[in-house]
Amino acid sequence: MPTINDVARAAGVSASTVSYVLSGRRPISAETRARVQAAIAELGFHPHAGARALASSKTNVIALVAPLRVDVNVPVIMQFATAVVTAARAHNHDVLLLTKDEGTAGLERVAHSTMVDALIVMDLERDDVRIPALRRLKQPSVMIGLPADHAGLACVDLDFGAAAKLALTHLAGLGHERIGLVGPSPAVYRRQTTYADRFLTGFLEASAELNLRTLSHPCEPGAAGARECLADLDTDLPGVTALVVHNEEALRPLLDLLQASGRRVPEDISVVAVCPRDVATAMPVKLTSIDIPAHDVGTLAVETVMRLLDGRRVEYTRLLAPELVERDSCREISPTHR
Amino acid sequence: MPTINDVARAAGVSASTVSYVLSGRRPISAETRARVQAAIAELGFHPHAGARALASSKTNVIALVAPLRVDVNVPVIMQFATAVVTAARAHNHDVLLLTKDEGTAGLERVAHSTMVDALIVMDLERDDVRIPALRRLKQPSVMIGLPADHAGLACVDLDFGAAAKLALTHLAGLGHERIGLVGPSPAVYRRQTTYADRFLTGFLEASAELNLRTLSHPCEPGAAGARECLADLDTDLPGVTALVVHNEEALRPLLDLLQASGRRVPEDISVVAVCPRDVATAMPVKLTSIDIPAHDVGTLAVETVMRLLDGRRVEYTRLLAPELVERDSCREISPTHR
DNA sequence: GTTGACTGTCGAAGCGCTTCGACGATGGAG
DNA sequence: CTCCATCGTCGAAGCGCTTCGACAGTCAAC
Repeated sequence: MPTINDVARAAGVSASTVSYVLSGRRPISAETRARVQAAIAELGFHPHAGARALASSKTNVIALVAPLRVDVNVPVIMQFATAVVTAARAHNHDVLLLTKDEGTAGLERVAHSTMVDALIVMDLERDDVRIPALRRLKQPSVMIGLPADHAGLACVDLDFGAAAKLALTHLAGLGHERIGLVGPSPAVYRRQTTYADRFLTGFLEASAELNLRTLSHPCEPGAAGARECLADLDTDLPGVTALVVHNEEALRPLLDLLQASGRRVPEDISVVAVCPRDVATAMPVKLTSIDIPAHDVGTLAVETVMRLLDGRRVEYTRLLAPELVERDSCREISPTHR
Repeated sequence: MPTINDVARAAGVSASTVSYVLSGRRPISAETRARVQAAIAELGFHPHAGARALASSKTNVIALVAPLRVDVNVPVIMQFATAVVTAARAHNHDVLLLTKDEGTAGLERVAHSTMVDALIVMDLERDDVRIPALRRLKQPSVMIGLPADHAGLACVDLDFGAAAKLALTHLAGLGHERIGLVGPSPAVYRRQTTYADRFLTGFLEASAELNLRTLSHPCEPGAAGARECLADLDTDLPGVTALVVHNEEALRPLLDLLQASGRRVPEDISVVAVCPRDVATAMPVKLTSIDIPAHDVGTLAVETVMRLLDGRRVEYTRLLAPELVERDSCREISPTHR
């Protein structure tokens, strides 16, 4: 591996000149620059990342702390990860992948040993143990999610509260008054994952504002969970005419159950899903849905990191406005149901 | 951030002694070691990764080159990634996540700039452009997949050829003679992704050996693709009594179509799936399946990397034996069908 | 008693880069 | 013509760690 000194020798300049050609931090004559660049190309020189990190205190690596469990929402996690990696590369940064399982120790390890310049943290709980740890780090961090105590920490996410309101407003506009929420699994609520809480809160608020009869119910994974959830909703909210489904995994079994019991979507029951676009369109009935804009959120998280690293100002809380796309799963309620 | 010199001063020893306590490369008296460790703990010292990499030419980071497209097989990719990250951490290594899109340039960037000690490469095509690049690197690499020219490169994967044979042998043992293969999407074949080729080859070989009437057909994504695939199979292989499905995404629509057309699984048609265990058991009929052991493969890939880094011998090609688990989707063919 | 082999520790060199201060050369302002 | 600012380049220091060689001390073997 050639070093900067090899390049300097080949170009007939000093090592510092090569460094300045690379960084552009000092003016270099066009001629010298060309000679240096030729030498770099010819020797196939790549600066040693460790040496660079040591001398400049910059690694050009950001950590992505993601829950790598293989259960719900895998495609969504993947969309976030993809967006983060792509955006990071666009800023000449690489991504170190950490699991959530390592908890606080993982963050501290990579931060204290100066492996990364910044961190992006996913899957936050309301009172996440990682938050105090993040505050202590010298590296900036951006969270995807909105935990309770986020003062001074940058947060980026879909505005799930607004999403819930949007869903209910849409359904109310079509005349629905009895609306059930099929929520994430109880495990998600138990962990107080922030998006679940925020969605539920928005749902309840909008329900009151719009004067609706609503009921929310978590939904265990699998067909059995969907069956139980639907049965409970039917019992406790008889005559329910619309469902808001904030549970990607339950979507398919739910539709199957409705069909099996002879309830047509949207003729007999309307459905609004909160899920990635492609999931909504892959269903037998194309679902009216509110997209989870993983790509936008991931990209925004990286942009925020870069601003932080550059010392520019950032908005500490950025909640993206939800968008509802109408497809084939909602219908104005027929007079007979009123 | 405290440095090794701060620790040395606090413990009343030299920096090199601290280093030897950390690495264990030279004997240190128990007493000194205790003093040093106390100082490390007290100061919260973490060695600077860049400095360490510079001095030792080791980064304790491995690159994972994965296709981060959000299409087929996301959960499987995720399972690989999870296994790799977990296994790497168990060996005190971290994982840098690269996308396949960066192609050869990405590999060279991280390798030449000494960001990683080794690479794990996924989603290989038969004549993958990245292979010559990998050969040129000074870092060792392990491939998940089995490209055409893999001499001297470590490969790890499920033995898809054997998997196809296993599926056919199982079905033949139940008396099936007309068997269709629902393959991956044409795009996967077009890219000559190695698992698809190997499965198909094994399928054709076993088909000849067992004297079966078989037909293979790629399957476009979505319900429409499944419909077309099934229709073609029915036309070109009339009286087909069993399906081997090597396409996770097609599984569900396929079962729906069979049900819709009144063909019961397994009474009228048997199905063997090649997919992760949880996908097979999540179907309405629990599917007899051959598992894709992503966890084992990912772990083995990391183990192989570690052996390579230690200069130990490795088997350059490790194909894991497939295992077929019988569930509820296969049945001995009834005499009327013969 | 020597000798030799360890044991335990230290000092210094060096890994490859960035960055600061210095300095000759150039050129416009006065 | 001077003077000063700017341009373009260089040399040296230093980032924090590992590792090699050296060396004092200990102990068993002869």
